[in-house]
Amino acid sequence: MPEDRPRRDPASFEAKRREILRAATRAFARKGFAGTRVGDIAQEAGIAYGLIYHYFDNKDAILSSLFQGMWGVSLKVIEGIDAQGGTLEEKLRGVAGFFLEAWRLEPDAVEVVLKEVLRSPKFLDADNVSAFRGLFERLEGIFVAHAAELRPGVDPKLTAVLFLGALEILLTGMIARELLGADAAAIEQSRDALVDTFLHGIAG
Amino acid sequence: MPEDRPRRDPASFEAKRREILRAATRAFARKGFAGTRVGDIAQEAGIAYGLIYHYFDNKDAILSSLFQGMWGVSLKVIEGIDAQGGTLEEKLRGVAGFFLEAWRLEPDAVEVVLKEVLRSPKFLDADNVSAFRGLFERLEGIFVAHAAELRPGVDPKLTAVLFLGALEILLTGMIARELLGADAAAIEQSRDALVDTFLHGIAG
DNA sequence: ATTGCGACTGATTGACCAGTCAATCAAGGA
DNA sequence: TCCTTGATTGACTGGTCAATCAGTCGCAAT
Repeated sequence: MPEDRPRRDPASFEAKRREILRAATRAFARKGFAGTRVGDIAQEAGIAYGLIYHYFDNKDAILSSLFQGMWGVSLKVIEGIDAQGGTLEEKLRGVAGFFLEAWRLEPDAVEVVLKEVLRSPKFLDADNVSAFRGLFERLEGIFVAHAAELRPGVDPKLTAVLFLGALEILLTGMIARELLGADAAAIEQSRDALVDTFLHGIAG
Repeated sequence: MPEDRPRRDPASFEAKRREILRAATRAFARKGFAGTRVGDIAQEAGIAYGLIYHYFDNKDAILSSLFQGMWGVSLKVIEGIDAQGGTLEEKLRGVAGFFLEAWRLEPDAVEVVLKEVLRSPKFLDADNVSAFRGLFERLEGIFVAHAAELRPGVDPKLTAVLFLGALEILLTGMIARELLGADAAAIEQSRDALVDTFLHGIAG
């Protein structure tokens, strides 16, 4: 009788896939997506060129996989923050804090997603845009739910866009090392400045 | 005697250069910089392939020229808004209004600069970064000058980053047609929402 | 032992495209 | 008329690189 036991072990397959993904992330962070040859990824991972294509359909699929993974986690965390309840201020601090912390823990991955996916026309395809929209809608939902805490006339959709935009540029600035430090205290300070500015404005 | 009169007419040379630049801008807006072949630009401009290289050093130089032109004008306008005086609110409204208006009048050019220069690691070279920094510093200067109108503890540099970041994402959203309309009224509304949020916050 | 399968290799291929260049054209001056 | 010079043309070259593929290796089941 044929054995049910599959010849390919899914667990080790996934493990190797992740290993390649991590190597690719390092390479992309160093030289950019376009500047990274598939051979560079193979070298970084310590495997042969052709093996990349055993684990990924093509070069684009590697970047997409990175983005989808990060984005899925992000969406779940934001949903968790929302579900947990609390004030609007606490939720916004949670959202901003999560992305800033993600960068502290996984700087390469965040940098690559920010620079190569969110900012590249090429990767703004249907799948990614809809993933994108999911996060925006979730944040917009938070603003709608907390409408009582907002000044009248504040548009939730526009506010969501402005908040994420400001957060994005904050991260971009930190990545470029133009802005503040990378330690936990500096991150906390940036997060608070962002949330305070949004909630209370800069006017005296 | 040799004539002083130059054989090459600088005025018509510049005119043709601008013509090519406009054709390239259209092509870049439609297919992205990387997706546009030099042949596409030539076709769009109705000239031969090789002639592009008579007017520009290479493909990159075309995009750089577009950026430098736009950025130079922007910096001058922002300086003018600052010099003209007025309240902080008026100045911020002026800055945001200028960029939004620029997009209404020259959508292709603004879109290309936004998507292909500001967001591309490749074009963030020394020249462009320093041009970039000029605008940031000018805006930061405005916040410093109006410190009396600000809440204590507001960091001018961080505020400048957040303001331009939010403005950038607002434009990006409008370009993607996800957000609001493109008519003058919608633009005015977005501009006011941005400035109001920054000055007074969203909290009630 | 042998066979079947997934893991793995890296040289080769084929497409793409920026940039070059030799040749032609048009206009002005001698 | 003939020369000079800049404008113009587009076929061609050279380099790059993603993706393929023919094959090797090692293990596990029969």
